[in-house]
Amino acid sequence: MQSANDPFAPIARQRLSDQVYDRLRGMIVSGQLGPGDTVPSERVLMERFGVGRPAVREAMQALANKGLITISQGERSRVNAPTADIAIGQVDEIAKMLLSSEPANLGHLKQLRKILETGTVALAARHCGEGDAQALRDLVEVQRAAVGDPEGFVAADIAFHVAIAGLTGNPLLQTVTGAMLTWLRDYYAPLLRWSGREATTLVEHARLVDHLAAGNAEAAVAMMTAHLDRSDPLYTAEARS
Amino acid sequence: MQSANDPFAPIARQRLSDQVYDRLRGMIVSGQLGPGDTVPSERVLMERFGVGRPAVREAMQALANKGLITISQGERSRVNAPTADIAIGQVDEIAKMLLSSEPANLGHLKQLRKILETGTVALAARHCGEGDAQALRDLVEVQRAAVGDPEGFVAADIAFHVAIAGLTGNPLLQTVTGAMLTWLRDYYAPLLRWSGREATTLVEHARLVDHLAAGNAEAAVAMMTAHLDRSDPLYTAEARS
DNA sequence: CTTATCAACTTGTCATACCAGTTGGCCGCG
DNA sequence: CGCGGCCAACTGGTATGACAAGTTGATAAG
Repeated sequence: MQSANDPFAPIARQRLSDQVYDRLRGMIVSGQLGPGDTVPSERVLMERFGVGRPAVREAMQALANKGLITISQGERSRVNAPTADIAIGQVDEIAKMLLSSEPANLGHLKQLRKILETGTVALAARHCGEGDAQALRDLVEVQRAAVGDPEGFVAADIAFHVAIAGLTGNPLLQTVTGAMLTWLRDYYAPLLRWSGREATTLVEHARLVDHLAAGNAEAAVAMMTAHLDRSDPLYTAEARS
Repeated sequence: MQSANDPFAPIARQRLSDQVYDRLRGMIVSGQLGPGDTVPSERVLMERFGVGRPAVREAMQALANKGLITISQGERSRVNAPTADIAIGQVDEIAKMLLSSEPANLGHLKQLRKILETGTVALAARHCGEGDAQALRDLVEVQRAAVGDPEGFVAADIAFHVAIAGLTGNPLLQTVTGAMLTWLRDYYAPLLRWSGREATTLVEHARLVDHLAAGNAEAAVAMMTAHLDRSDPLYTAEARS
């Protein structure tokens, strides 16, 4: 940003397409263009902003890349309802690159995951109703049925952890939990070779549900901590091929 | 993704620019194009991939939007070193939109913040050296000096919390903490009207440093919890104008 | 009433042209 | 010999016109 104090600061030119992008994003943020609304066509925007078609197209594509609109050939583009899923989706690719580019990043993400899930489970324990506990037990059974199917087993594991986050009533916790576990999935060694520890996972999950059902936050946190500490070494860079 | 099981599933056409994007991203992910390397020019990529210039430009801009490369007029584009800052930067705009579009999202983010910072401070307590504690005390003094300057005060507050995350040795915790506090900054009511509670903040920060210096994780967590609970109502949608 | 066709809208892709920024090499001058 | 200016060749930025391809709504025919 150009400094208001320094009249000799270098002039920062802004590309035409960036200016169009700012205008359109402003219309979305202000509510002038709301979720589900169609965006004016390329030709209309060319006239409205007095620029060529490349500038409009590049701005529209930038909005689509940010998840703000959806472009479909032959139809007018539409404004998306912003969600945490869309927000986190922006990070998917580079998060995966970070994990594969430097082994230390895997440790960092595992640490963040542990902080998030132990904090989440404490909150979930205070919100867990009878129906919630039953739903979690059902998910444990789904995971038990997936023994022998490594990918199914891991998918059920993720669903279980995301469901715990769902007990908090905070969709952001759900979204972030799911995203992190999805990123970590590629580093889960037992996807390549069965570890034999699946039974332990199921026992720990069942115990965790018992603590949640009892509303025992302290025990739930201790169980989740032990669970994550035990499975931590199973997430390893060597699992990536 | 097209289902391998259903031969009658609709055919998902992919845009040329998306295919170019996939190719280039593959070269970056594989290391064939590493951080600092120049990307072949638009004209070379047109020939290499046998497509028109718009397809190449759109792919390059998508890469730049993801933070993977930097484009500069008159020079060849360069591959960026992927960092957590770049990753989190992808989310800035839509995170702010989410906060302004629905009041409940503010509560969700505050809750996520509390989980993250209480977990982080427990970890930081186990890593806090004498020099670390002194650096934190210095930051408290910087914040004390900013009393009367609301924006400087909040900036110092963020620096303090980010520094605590820094004690963990996990840059991801630092990056995420800083990003969340930056998003929340717009909702901090005392930026508009001085709350009179700044002295309380400084006392709590000083106490927190004492606990960190003593390596007392339990007391640090309790202090951070109390600190965040007390300041929670200060982050309100009404602060946004 | 249903189906098929067509026109008018939309976005996707391309080629060509020119503008504007950067860099390196070369030449002239002191 | 060193320095400064100029120019060419590279780079990306922007525009226009053309045509391809997808969608939708209206109309006509059976």
